[in-house]
Amino acid sequence: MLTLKLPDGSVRQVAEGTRPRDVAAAIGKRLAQAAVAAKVNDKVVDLDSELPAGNGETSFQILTDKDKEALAVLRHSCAHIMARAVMRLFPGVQLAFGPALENGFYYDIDAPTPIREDDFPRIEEEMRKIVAEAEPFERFERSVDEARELVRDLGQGYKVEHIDDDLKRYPSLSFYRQGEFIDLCRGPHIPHAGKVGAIKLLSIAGAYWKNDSSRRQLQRLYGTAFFNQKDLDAYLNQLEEAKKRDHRVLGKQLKLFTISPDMVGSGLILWMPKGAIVRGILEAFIKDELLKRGYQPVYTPHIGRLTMYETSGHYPYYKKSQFARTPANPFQPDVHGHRDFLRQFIAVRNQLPEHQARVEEAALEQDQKFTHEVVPEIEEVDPRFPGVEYRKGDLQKKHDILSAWLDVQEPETYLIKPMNCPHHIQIYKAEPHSYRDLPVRLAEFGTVYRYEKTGELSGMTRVRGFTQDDAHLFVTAEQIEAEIGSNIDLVLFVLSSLGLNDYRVRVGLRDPNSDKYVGKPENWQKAEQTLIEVVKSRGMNYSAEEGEAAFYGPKIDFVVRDCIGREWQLGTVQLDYNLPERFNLEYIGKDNAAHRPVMIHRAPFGSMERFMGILIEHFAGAFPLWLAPEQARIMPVSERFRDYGEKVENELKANGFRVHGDYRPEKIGYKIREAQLEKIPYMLVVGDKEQSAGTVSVRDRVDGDLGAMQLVELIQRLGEEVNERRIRQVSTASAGLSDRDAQFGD
RNA sequence: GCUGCUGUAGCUCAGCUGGUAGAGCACCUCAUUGGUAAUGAGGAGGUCUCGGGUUCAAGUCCCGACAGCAGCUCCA
Repeated sequence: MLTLKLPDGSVRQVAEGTRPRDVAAAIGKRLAQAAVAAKVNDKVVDLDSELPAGNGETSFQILTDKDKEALAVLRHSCAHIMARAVMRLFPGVQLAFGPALENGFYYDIDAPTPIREDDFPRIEEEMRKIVAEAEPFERFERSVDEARELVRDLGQGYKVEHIDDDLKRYPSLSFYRQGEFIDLCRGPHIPHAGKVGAIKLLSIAGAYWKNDSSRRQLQRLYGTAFFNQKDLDAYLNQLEEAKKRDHRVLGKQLKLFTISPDMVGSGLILWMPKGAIVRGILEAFIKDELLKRGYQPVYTPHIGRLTMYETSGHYPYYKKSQFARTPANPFQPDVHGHRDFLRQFIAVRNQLPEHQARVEEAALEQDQKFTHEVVPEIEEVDPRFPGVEYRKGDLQKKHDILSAWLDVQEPETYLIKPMNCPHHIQIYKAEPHSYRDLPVRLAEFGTVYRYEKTGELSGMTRVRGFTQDDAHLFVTAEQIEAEIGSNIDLVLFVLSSLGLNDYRVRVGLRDPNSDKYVGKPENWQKAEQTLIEVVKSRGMNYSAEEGEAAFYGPKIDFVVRDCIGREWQLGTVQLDYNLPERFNLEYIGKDNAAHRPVMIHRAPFGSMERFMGILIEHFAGAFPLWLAPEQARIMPVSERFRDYGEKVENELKANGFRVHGDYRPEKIGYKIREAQLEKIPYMLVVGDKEQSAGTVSVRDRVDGDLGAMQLVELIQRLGEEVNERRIRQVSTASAGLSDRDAQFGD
């Protein structure tokens, strides 16, 4: 016998091997009808699964359409239904993965003729047919060998590969059959298709097989499903609402920023006057905090020598995503590509004699181009280049000549800076340091440029030029924990000052299988351990994720979601043992010997651009008073009160408020509507009554008409609201849509 | 970078199967001088993203580039 503990606390004895379906039926007919799946010991299972043998109490719950977990099961089943419909309509389709998501589901498929959005209606129609037939989902198991044979017979090559790559180790594999459709799948599923109330296909996109960009690209069909039409409509409506707070839409509407792809370039933000005010206030806000916390502001240039970035490791690790190098002499021919090739040539020739012939052939071909195109160019701009000798030399000699010349040229090449740290390191290095000086905290709003791929760009949240509220701390080993800790506090302070409470903390660790990181494994281990200890000791919720580290060290990131559910890293605190080593940083310790400091890289906002983008969405463009570009607008009821309006305007300006007067000959309703749409916190109406009483009528953006107020009273009210950085508009950071983490995998 | 979709006035969009561009808002002018989310009338504004091609004729069809959107990959 098995003892089940139900959600209401009651206990029920059943025989081993009983199915949740039977338990539901025993409890009540209506529950049995409503049942979608069951939760046994916190694991969601099919209604038809056999309850496991167990000693002691087994927690047991029937899931119905009221439960969130049931919705995930439903959606996973809908992925199957969609795949079945697609296979009926598009013969020869191969299936890959089809999991449920937080807000829907997808299935990756490989179709001989690509599926297009125009095909959605007929796929949906076919799906509805399947739903109407309400056939059951039937589970069965096979050994690995039998399973492989089965998927092969079904013509599902990706499934075969998946079994061979990842599933071989299991004793048996489960399948689900629904009518003619059989799919390798872990489950669980709804009892039959009739449970589906509403479905909609949403979009189609490319996705790589097993998330590997070197593998075949498949088509990913996104859809969503609900138990009823009403929920689907509500969800679609929610999507529409979320789009309205998109910072790209609001940024345009409220004239906060613009982008000029054709003239300035895509991914480069132009801050318009209103956006610039908000940014300026944010910068002043954080700068003030930094000074209180012992930071020293510095300024550094936008470019630096290539040599520096080679030392730091930024180049060549990330050269693909950097803006082009700039030769100090603009006429210098671009021979670096050839340099790389020749160096490679030498390296390969020394190591792999069997490749010699092929490599030499390629080098000779390259030589033709060099002799006839590049060399004349070089000669023209650089009389020091021994062109004659080059021409008559053999390949080895030519290479020597070119290398020697390149070595002279190289230091004259500059890079537009992708990071601020190497510059700050040079400031640290400009003077000797005693242990007494540490921590040295150098801060700068440093603008960096990174050539992100076109498909990555997005409004203000992913750009090619951005300003980090950056700082680098040079600390002793003993100071690490305290400094990391106080930086976490700073990030938390910044986020809470702005009411950004909907974030998660990610500890980014190195991926041990990747070679993109610099530095010794011991240092990495030490750094990773320290970070985890600090977040643990603060009792913070965090997730440690491999492969999320910076190339020089692990980091703690504060991640938020935008209005359509995408995650973005804002604040970050990074620990780095590597750059100090690469740049030979030192301080003199108590023992009068040189020691190596440790670096902390940190940015509470992350970047001004991304932070602003998220902030726009967070407030839906309605900034709190302390940040609002225009805090109040004076609107006379008619032109006759312009003089009084200007008096009010000047008085408020004299008190440091950002106000404007709307003196156009328009009706008051018109002016109010406009100000409301511009999300101006306060509207100050002045007319006959106000003029004679020396008051203003205050209309609040949130609460509406507040009635008349003495000017001094208003000034005090606004002053308090600004000083307390009060946030008076309830708003959630994001609608929390479309988390694309898989919950169930096939 | 990849897959799919899109690109018409400052903004949001219409323009059916090819026949020399249209609305609303914004803008400008005039009238109106008003009391808490749109006063009325008039005017100006477009090389239909760019470059090729098909055609008697291209905003419309085809090809390419660029850009935007969604997703994937990437993200120092």
